[in-house]
Amino acid sequence: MQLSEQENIRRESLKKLKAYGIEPFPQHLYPVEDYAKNLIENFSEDKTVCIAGRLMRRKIQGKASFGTIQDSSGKIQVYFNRDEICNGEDKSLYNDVFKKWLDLGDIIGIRGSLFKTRVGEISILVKEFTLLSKSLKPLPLPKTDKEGNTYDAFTDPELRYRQRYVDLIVNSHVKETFIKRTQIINSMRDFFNSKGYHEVETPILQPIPGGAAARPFITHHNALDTPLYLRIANELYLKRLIVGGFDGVYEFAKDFRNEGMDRTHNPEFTVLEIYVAYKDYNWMMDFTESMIENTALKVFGTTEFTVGENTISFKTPFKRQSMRDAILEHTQLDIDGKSEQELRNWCLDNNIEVDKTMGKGKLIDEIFGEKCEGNYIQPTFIKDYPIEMSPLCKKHRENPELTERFELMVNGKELANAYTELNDPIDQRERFQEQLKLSEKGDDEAMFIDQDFLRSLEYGMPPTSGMGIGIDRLVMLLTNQSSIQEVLLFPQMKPEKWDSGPDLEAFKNCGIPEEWLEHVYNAGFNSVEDLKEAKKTAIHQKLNGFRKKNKLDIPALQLEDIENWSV
RNA sequence: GAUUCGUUAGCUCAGCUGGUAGAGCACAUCCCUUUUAAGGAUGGGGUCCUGGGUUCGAACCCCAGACGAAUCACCA
Repeated sequence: MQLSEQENIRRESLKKLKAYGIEPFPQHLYPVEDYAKNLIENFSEDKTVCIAGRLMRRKIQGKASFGTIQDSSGKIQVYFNRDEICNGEDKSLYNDVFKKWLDLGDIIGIRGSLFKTRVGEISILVKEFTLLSKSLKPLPLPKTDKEGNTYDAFTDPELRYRQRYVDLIVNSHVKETFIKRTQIINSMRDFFNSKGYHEVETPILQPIPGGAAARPFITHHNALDTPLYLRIANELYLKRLIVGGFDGVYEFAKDFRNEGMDRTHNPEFTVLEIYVAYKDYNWMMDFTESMIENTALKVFGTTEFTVGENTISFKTPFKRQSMRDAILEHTQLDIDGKSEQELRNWCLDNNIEVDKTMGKGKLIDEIFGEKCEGNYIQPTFIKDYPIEMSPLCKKHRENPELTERFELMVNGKELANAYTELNDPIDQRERFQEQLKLSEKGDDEAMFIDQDFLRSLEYGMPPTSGMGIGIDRLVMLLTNQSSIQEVLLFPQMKPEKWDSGPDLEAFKNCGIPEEWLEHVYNAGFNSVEDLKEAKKTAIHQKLNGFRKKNKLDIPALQLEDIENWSV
């Protein structure tokens, strides 16, 4: 790996610091007492402070310098004065250590006192500074002017996601989003706990990937010599716990689905699922809307959110509409009593793609997805889904073709999904068998039969309502982010390709002299194969050209030298 | 998977009709004792994504590929 000029300069500074007697990566703790944000908010003249953070700006003006220290709470200006730092005749601590060998990005500790500059900016007069960690790579440092315009912003999404640590250092709003994310989850957790519901952990490695229709990741357990799947949902485990006697259980779960990736899909994502005994889906609608409203108010102090071009209100109550009415409203089609063939014909007439594997439920789902879903900007519960597409949901109390299921639509997308849970084990077994038929018909999302889950239902599960909500998408809505990658600290990316560096040993084995090994690589020959492919004369010219350009203090190569190499 | 766009200095980006690779910041050296996006001066820094082709000459045109982004498709 070739270092840039700036990286070399920093490595030189590192050597000089060591030679001077300063350990650039010391072991000792640093007794931090203060934080930038707090010092600025509670300014008190001449207060003695001790702070640590990253040096983000440095402006040297002779015997005085200004800088900015960024810690976990924010930024504060620091003022270095030569004679404050160096009491005696020896001014090297300022002239050399601070001015020459410290770099932007270094982590330092500072003791000093608070004051305001002539311009009125709260600053720390540095009395003593300690290098706590040297930074060997230059940071991309954006600048912001008085009007708030940012220059040289570090915006390339690929670099930002791959090097989130850099993104977090230089783009303060990014950190803000992730702080909000944690607060949202905490507030939901508090809400559930205040109702007495129990947070649990269920298996991520599952022998049967159940509870949803999705393509799973598959792995293998060596000792058991059996396949295991990364969970696509935790529903069936949580319901087993309701059978076991918990009244309310919930889990913030990472689920994994082996499907496409785009700005709303990441292979692993976070879902909250909650199951409450003795409740139904009507109760769950009340519960869900009040949970969301509560989170909005606790974390953001408002129920009104700007999402892209829309303003969305999470003020309760949310609108409720049946699937039949939704489709009727947006297409004038009444799905009630229609046969599979009638629905399929309607789809064909209305440019909705269908195929043979689609049953009645799937067709209705397609119609809703194509013609209705996008219209629901304000939070709306769409309820009473066709039975075929809800194999874990109890039949509707008034219409056996439907189930007691709702989805919460916000900003034209599904946010949450909930049922009055199916607890009749005989019905459940039949529904699984229906799924099996669908799967034989070619639906690769149809579910497996989980025998143990059926056994648990046979012992009796109280009437229960369950709800799942996509945490990543909820955070996107509440923080006005348009891609899931912006709310995941480390979104999945294609593996990065790394230059493994020169195989100098291989060069050496070809008879290339010691003093040339590194230069052969730096001149552009990455491997012995490269040398073999090139003409001897070309190698000769290229290497001597490299020698001349870099003013290398080694003898020029003769063509015979290269002919003697075994390349 | 399809389409479109992109890849030039550490960062953000210019680069005309094909004719000597540029700017700002960052970096280095020097000057400056309270600055405010960058005080002043000077300087170093490039595999123009890769490989072919066209051409007297390619960052630029053509072909192939790599990587990325956006849109679409897929996606309970």
